[in-house]
Amino acid sequence: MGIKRIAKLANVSIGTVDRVLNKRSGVSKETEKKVLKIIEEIGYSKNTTASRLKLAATKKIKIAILTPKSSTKWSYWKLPKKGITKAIDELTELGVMAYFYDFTDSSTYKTQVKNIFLKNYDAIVTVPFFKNASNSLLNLAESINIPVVFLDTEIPLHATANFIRQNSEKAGMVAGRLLHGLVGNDGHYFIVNISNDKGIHANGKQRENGFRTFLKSIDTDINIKTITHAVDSNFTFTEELEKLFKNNNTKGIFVTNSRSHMIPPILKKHNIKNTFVIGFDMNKENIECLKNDKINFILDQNPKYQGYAAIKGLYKYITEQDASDLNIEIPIDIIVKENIIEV
Amino acid sequence: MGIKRIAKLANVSIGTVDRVLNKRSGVSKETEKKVLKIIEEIGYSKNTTASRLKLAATKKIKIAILTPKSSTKWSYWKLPKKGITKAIDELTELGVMAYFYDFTDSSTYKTQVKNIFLKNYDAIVTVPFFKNASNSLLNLAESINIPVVFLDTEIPLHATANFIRQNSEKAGMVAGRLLHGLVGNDGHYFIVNISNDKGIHANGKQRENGFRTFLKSIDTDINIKTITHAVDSNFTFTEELEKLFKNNNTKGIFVTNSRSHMIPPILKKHNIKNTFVIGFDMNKENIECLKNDKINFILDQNPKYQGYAAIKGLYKYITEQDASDLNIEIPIDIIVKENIIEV
DNA sequence: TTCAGAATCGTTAACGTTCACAATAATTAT
DNA sequence: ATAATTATTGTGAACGTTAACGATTCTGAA
Repeated sequence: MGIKRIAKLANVSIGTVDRVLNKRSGVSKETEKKVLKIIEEIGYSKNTTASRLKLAATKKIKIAILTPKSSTKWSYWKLPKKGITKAIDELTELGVMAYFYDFTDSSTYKTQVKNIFLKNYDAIVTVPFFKNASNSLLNLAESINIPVVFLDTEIPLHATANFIRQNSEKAGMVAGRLLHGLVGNDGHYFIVNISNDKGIHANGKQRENGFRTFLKSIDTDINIKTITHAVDSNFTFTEELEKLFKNNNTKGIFVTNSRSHMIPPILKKHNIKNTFVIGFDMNKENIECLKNDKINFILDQNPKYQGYAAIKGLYKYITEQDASDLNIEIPIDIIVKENIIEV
Repeated sequence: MGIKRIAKLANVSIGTVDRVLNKRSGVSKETEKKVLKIIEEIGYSKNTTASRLKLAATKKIKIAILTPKSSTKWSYWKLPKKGITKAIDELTELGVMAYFYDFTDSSTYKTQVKNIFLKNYDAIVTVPFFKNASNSLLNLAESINIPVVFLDTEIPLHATANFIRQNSEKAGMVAGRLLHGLVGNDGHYFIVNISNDKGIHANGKQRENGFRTFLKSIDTDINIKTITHAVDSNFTFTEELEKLFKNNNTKGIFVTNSRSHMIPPILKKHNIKNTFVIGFDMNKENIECLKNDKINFILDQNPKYQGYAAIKGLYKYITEQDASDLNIEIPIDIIVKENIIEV
């Protein structure tokens, strides 16, 4: 009996204890001290269940979600949303609600931020794609004291912020190790950045850095070439590439984003053998390639769980002032043909 | 307003609705039909929060945990317990409690089962190490209608049961793929079963099967030798092993349990080169070996999460009759030096 | 027909927290 | 000193579910 017990021991009513606990006004410094002393002595842990039961109807926890519009070309973003929806499903009876906002570019992002700050949300979940916009969102949120969680990518911002994301540099290193295990020191390595209209994502660069760092730590002479390619255009072999690919060397191809499934058809078309491929994210196409032995490894960043964890972490923070689950480094899942998780 | 709304629409009191919902006696068939019809029409989902708030003090959910006694030699079993404790911490305010029982062998297992069935638990979490004892536990539990969750290993039992475990055969196949990537077709493969006093664990055999299946699917002529070795005795090289190890071939060593860290010192002592090692479980020693590049891969089965999931799944089942989280296939986590998760 | 007992149903307090409101005490103004 | 404020504290209802208890209706035997 938390609040009741405290009240009895401090010789005050539960109303007073509640005022102290929730920092509501109308309690003398003297009695406040008295209550706080008792709490310090025997401790108090709020019964979140009872609290939310009482508040579920009147004080909803409203969370704004601002993520990229998931198109057929960007179906990836359905996954964090799925996780968010799952968490919300578990928490609706406790009065937690999510409101989804989409963006397609920096401009729509900014207008959506404005929309969000017009309503009064208790928390925001978003993605740090645009540095300036992210910074101003963070500032705004801090000024009215609401928590923000950034998903997917970590970028340096003006103030410390909460990120639920993978360590992309480490992920690149893992890719380096796995590919090197298959290709060895004498093969040729290709880093492929398949960029979409939004340019190369920060994750991609960090992954490339990690990849290079790892291979350099093995042997500084290892041959690595970076290829940047727009997602829409057809892949054309320059003379240089032709030369690099059309030989008997073992070749390792590291695709820094989720488009690794675009590689096998190109290799087949140009009759290139002796290749190993590693990429990111468990989309349908990549899973298919894994199953057909066209891709050797996929690294996954568990986007669904990222969304789920964001909501659960925010709930914990809002209801218990416990921020420990707002900053999470997502493990780097290594997927091969045999440990694909069927959903 | 769940129960209230149903009551109003059915023209009965909330007490009657509650009696119908909780299948308590004292309601005529007629009114029961009436209430059930309304529920079918507009649906009813119980507010678990309110329910548990009411019941937390009077109707505790008591879960018995029967797992191997974790010694220094078997520290592994601390991990599921940690997950269980974490889940219980999250659920204590809802009236969920765990009671831990240990066993060291088949005999103490059986006596503990008796102890457990003397008290009245609402659920049991255990490990299917002993087929007969597991079967009789399952029968007993079914006869008094309480759920059982088996952790860590799946074995065939008389009745269908709930397992939270990895697919060990698949795990062996993953090991095969990873090791083959480093060793190739021409090397020599060793499967090492380091058995403790309890004999070889069922997981080990399934892992070995998977490993062999995978390599056979690549090339039926691949050279594989199984070595079984007691954990306590010193490793002695037979003439045959000496011959197999002391050459320039590439060698791949697959340790089917958590003792893979015992291998590198042996290799060093006998000056054996050109080896790759893969094993199971993220214990201190294995982590150290990963960091020092003495072990190439570790497969992890997330024992902590297994314990956590068991409790959460049982809670969901007991409070909402939803058994969907009682049967879980744990993903096969592939760990290399760069994606070690620091706890 | 009457009435004990069973069958059926409604009422209400409780779980712990929150907060509007009422009640009291302390302070200032007249 | 008394009225009028203000400051401080206590009270009680509500969140939705549960279950003990009491009230009512029904059944069948005397």
